[in-house]
Amino acid sequence: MSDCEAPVAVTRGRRGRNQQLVLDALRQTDKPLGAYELLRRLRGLGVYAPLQVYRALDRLIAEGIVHKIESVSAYALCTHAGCASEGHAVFAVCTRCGLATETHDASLARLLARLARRQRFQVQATTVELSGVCEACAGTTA
Amino acid sequence: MSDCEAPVAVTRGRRGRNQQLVLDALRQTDKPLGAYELLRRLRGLGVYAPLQVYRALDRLIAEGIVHKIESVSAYALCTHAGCASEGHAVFAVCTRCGLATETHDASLARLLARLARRQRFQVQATTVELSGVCEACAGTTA
DNA sequence: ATCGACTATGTTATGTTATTACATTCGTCA
DNA sequence: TGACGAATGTAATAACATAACATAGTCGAT
Repeated sequence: MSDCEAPVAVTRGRRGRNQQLVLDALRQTDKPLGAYELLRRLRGLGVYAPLQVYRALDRLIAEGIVHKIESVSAYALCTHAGCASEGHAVFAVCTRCGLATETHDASLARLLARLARRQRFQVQATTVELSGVCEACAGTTA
Repeated sequence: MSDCEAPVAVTRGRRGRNQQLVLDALRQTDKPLGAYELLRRLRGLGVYAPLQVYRALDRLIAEGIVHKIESVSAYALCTHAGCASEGHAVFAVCTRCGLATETHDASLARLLARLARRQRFQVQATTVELSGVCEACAGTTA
């Protein structure tokens, strides 16, 4: 990944300003953030309306750089290089601390593909999420 | 509550009235319904507020009778008997017609369990959804 | 340089989904 | 009957997402 430490990095490459801001905000945390949480964090940097965030997210998701985690309506950076092409991320989302861990598994991808083929369903996107308690949280007050 | 001449009884067993109404509404369709769509369909039957629907859904989901389909924020009857105990339903959701087909697969369940164990994640619920085009819709205007 | 096309943005308003908080009613059983 | 817990009613609001329309930057071809 490139550095981009400039606070605001104006329209760099093919990436818009808001897109870069949202990306930077997501880089600064290890938890998925909701669109309005992103909005709060970017106030004062020229981002004032939900649409600015949603548009940026749409593009980042289309690029495969960001995933939406449906079960919590939040957005996380993709921690896997070629996700755009391969898809099939699995998220383990902790209900206590909010951490979402992304993993990938080729046999899962095959299995889902087989299930879809069996019913002649043309898959465009897959959502696989596990909700539960992560190892760290299981230790505390378990 | 005056009449309720509806086919199904008032507060039957341990099931509340609203719960039964929501269940009946879901039975009358093959597509997942949003909470507010359910609300619209139940107006005039004594259901006027979102909370009435959400509470009913919460309980039905807890019973394993209804699933929430996260990727479309809608609710569908479980078409699989012992879902409450086994979990691991897979939904194929058609983006054209809205139909959601539920399937189950033991090896998928094992695979997800293995993935979770690998990172010592205690799974409470799983969400597996395929978004795409169903066989019927692929035929039309394909 | 400037025109045009395209992409990104800004702004306002609104639609959709879900929850909080608190009061009331119902069912059961000692 | 009265107490208790479960279910319900009601109002308000929070959280998530998009529609519609106007404006401004980017870039290539003339």
